[in-house]
Amino acid sequence: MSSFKGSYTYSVDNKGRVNLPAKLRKYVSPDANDTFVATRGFEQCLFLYPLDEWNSLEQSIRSLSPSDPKHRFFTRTLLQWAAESQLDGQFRVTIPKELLQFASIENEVLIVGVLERIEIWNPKVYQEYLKTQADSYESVAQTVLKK
Amino acid sequence: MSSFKGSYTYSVDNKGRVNLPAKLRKYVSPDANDTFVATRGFEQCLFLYPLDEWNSLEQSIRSLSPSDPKHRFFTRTLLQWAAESQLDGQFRVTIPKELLQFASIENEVLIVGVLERIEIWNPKVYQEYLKTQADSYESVAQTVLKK
DNA sequence: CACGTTGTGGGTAAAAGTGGGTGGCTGGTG
DNA sequence: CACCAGCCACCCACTTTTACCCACAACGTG
Repeated sequence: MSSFKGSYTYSVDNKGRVNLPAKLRKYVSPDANDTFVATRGFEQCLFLYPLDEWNSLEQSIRSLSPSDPKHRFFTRTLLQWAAESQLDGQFRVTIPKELLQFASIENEVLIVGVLERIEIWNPKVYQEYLKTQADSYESVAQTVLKK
Repeated sequence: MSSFKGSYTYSVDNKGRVNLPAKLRKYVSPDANDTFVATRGFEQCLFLYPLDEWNSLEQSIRSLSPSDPKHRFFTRTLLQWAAESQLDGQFRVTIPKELLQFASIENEVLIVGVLERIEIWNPKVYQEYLKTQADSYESVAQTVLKK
C-alpha cells in the first residue's frame, strides 16, 4: 500500500507534463508499472493514483449498487474524467487538457502526497481552499483524534 | 515505543541541518532505520517522529473517513507538511525550508523530547508560548493527573 | 593530558527538475 | 489514395539542488 506524503511546487510545461517528485517515486509500488490514473478529485483538484491503487479503488466501485442513481452518477463522474498515463523517461506524467482546465492549472502546480493518492492543485486554488476551512488545524485535530 | 526526554539547544546550519542530540539517539528504535519524519506540530513548532512511530500515527489516520471534509482537511494538512529525512553520517536531519519558516526557526533551535516524538522550537517562540499558559504547572497538573 | 565522542561547517559528485527537438503514428482532407 | 497537420512518445541537453563525504573544534572523561 502506498503512503505518499509531502508537498511540492512544480512546473507544468506547455505539453501538460508534470514531474513526479523523487520523494514520491520511492513509494510507488512496482506493481503500478510506472502507470498512473488521473481523475477529478474532491474540491477543485485532481487525484493521481498509481495503477495498483487505482485498481483497488475500481474494485470498491464495482461493489456499489448499480441500481442506485446516485451511485451511477458518482461512478460515471469518476470514470468519465479518468485518464491513464505512463511515466516518460524523466518520470513525468502527462495530464489531459480537460483535467488541467477543471483544476484551473496553468504553469505551476502544487503536488500533495495524501497516503494512497497524489493530489494536484493550482497553488492559488489551494490557498483559497485553506481559507474556507474556518477551524484551525489544532481544533480539527482535537475532534478528529479524540479517542 | 520511544521515550524521548530532555531539552537541548542546538544550531541549524544554512542547509537546514539539525543535529540529533546524542542523548536522544539512544532511544531511537532500530526499526526507524535512521529515518525521521518532520511535520507541522500543534502550536508553532515542529514534530519529529522516528519512522516507526510515524507509521503507527499514519495507521490511525488511515482509519479516518475520506468522505468527511474535516477529516480530509486534517489529513491533507498533516501530510502536506510531512517530510522524510534520513540521518546523515553525523546524525543530522535535514528540515525543509517551509517547515523552518512555519516555526520561525533561523539559526538556533530548542529540541524537546516528548515521549514518542521530538519537538523542535525556535527558543524565543517557546518562551512566548510559556507566557501564554496562564495557569501554573502545578494547577494544570491537578487536572491532568486526576484519576 | 591524551583520547574518543559530540557538535558544526563546507566542498563536491551525483541526482533531480526543466525545457526543447525529432520522428513516427493518427486522423482529416483534397 | 496520397498528402499534410497535429499530437504524442521518446530522446537529449542544461541548470539547480541534494546528499554524501571529509575536516576540525569543543567537550568531557578516564
